[in-house]
Amino acid sequence: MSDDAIDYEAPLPPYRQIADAIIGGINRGELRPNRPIPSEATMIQRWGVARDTARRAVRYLRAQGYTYTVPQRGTYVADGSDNGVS
Amino acid sequence: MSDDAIDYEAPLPPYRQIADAIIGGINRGELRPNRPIPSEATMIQRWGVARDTARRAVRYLRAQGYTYTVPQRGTYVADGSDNGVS
DNA sequence: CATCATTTGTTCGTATGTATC
DNA sequence: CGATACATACGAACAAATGAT
Repeated sequence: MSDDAIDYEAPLPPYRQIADAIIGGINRGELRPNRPIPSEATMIQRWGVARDTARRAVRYLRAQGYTYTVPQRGTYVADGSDNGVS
Repeated sequence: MSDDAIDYEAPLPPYRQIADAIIGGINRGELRPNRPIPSEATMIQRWGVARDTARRAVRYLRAQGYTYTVPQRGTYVADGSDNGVS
């Protein structure tokens, strides 16, 4: 997560900028498989965005297969195969 | 009970990690039918968790059919072949 | 008999996460 | 952004029953 600033003038919407920052962290190995990504509250504070925006970023990451969410627990970096969490 | 370390950032909540450790002990025969599993106080010491977490683990084991609890006495490994695993 | 240690039962409060509206 | 709900975890305190001394 190299940058902490959101560019509201950029073509890429804020939630995608955050998602890309997370993806960058995953690709650099800073965020490892089955480890939690920053919580919604952390994203809200770190990037100064609304909860909706943080949630959009999480939903996007999940839709792209980068992460998986465990209800009442957190969102974690996917490890390629299907997680076996019950 | 091979492992006595709790991973608080794991997708599986602490009480489930403890429960799984107990189940492992049962399946390996270290904890035998009608013999007591570790007391709440022991779990607290061994895994360094709060009593609430230890109790959740016990409640889970009981709900899954692995153990039965005798009030003011302890929790014991259930006999019979039913593991409660569906 | 009384005392003590052990163990589970119960209830209060605080905190962090996600889920939903 | 707010408010609410739910699951989880930690901490503390007290109650009640059991078993050993």
